[in-house]
Amino acid sequence: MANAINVVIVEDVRDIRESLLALISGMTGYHCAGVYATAEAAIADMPAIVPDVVLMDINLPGINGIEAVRQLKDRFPEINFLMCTVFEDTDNIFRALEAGAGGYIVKNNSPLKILEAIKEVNEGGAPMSAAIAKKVIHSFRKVAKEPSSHALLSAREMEVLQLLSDGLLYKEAADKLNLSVETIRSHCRKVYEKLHVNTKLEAINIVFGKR
Amino acid sequence: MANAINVVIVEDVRDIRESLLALISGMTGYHCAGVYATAEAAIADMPAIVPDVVLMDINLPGINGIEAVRQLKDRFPEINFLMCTVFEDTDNIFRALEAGAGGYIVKNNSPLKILEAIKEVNEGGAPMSAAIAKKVIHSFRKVAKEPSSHALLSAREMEVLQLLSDGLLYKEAADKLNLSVETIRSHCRKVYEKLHVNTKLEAINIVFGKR
DNA sequence: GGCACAATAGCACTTTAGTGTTACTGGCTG
DNA sequence: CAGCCAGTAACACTAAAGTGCTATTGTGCC
Repeated sequence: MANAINVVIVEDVRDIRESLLALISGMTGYHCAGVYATAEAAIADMPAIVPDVVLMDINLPGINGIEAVRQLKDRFPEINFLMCTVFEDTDNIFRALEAGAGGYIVKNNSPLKILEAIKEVNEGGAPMSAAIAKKVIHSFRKVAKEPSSHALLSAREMEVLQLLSDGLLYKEAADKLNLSVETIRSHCRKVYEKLHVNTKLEAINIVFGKR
Repeated sequence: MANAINVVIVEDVRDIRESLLALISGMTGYHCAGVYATAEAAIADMPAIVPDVVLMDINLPGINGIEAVRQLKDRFPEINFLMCTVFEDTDNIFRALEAGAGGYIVKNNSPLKILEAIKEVNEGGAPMSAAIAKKVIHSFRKVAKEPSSHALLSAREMEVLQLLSDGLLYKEAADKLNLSVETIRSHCRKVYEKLHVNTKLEAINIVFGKR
């Protein structure tokens, strides 16, 4: 089977692991290149295998699936990772995507769906169950929140805040804008009043967004 | 047809508009509640219709589809918008999602796919064509920053810095971690030494990256 | 067992940031 | 034209952040 998709399975629960193995190795066009119960074992073997796709559980003992993807994606950017989990909690989804997972599916999907997802992620696609796609899409909405904060501040106030957010002191910002330190204070004061905060960092987090 | 999905079409190209209309009104379970060639006309009529789903073209004369969604989603949050376009350019995708679009499909999808997408977005899902899902997922991939700053700091130091970057005062961070304010000071001192800086903001910009 | 180091904590002191209040100027607008 | 507002600036004061120095505890390593 020369151009079958080489798949590695990382899953700690024995039953699930074995049924995934059976599913993949029993199917034409798919080949199981390795099966591991822990991230550590999979990471150790990865350089010798370099599969096309890794089916990665999130909840693993020791190094969890997300951390494993983070490490492996750095070293093997050409491998596509498909997260496979029972949880649909938002934090995990985004952490997995940040770490470099290409797709995110829920375990109780039908075998056919899982095979399709493997194929899709192998082709550089991004398989997601509908519920997860919804959360991902939704996350873009909240980013565009608070249209007011920008509009509230004047151009000069934004300029001052930008300099301070770069880490400049009042004194340094004043020098850069050829203003007195007192003027920087004044601007800050007004910004704080408008945004209902009382430190630089709070204002910066609101206006420029948190990391 | 009491519980058919009420769909509004906004599309400037006559041929596409009419074939979409034919597709939707000819299908059981779907009802076309309005057809418009411009965003302005659709916006004007929207309060009288309030459909379930709006099929919105992006390239429209005058107000474009993204701007239309932005305006309408604010006023009618319960309407689900499905962007329908020939372009897959990344900027447009993200702008549309930020504006509040629930799904994003490519026009040359099969009629069946389009109907499915309408149904999915109506149920709060997030239909995306594979190519678009891929771009969305990839946008989450963070560039691995040089581990220098990351590795330099201990887990505890990172934890403290994270809290301070959220805008907490030393006092508040101390309370949250059940530490003394002096300990927070100590941690900061060490962080500053390691990173060769002398304010919170500089450290935060180095460790978490600038906006 | 000795050593290095992270985490904790205290005290005294300086520097920066933030608050309350006031004041002058120049544009824009009803 | 009178009034509002943004931008500028000052002074006095309080609060918070940052610096220097020291000390105790626990963990891991040679």
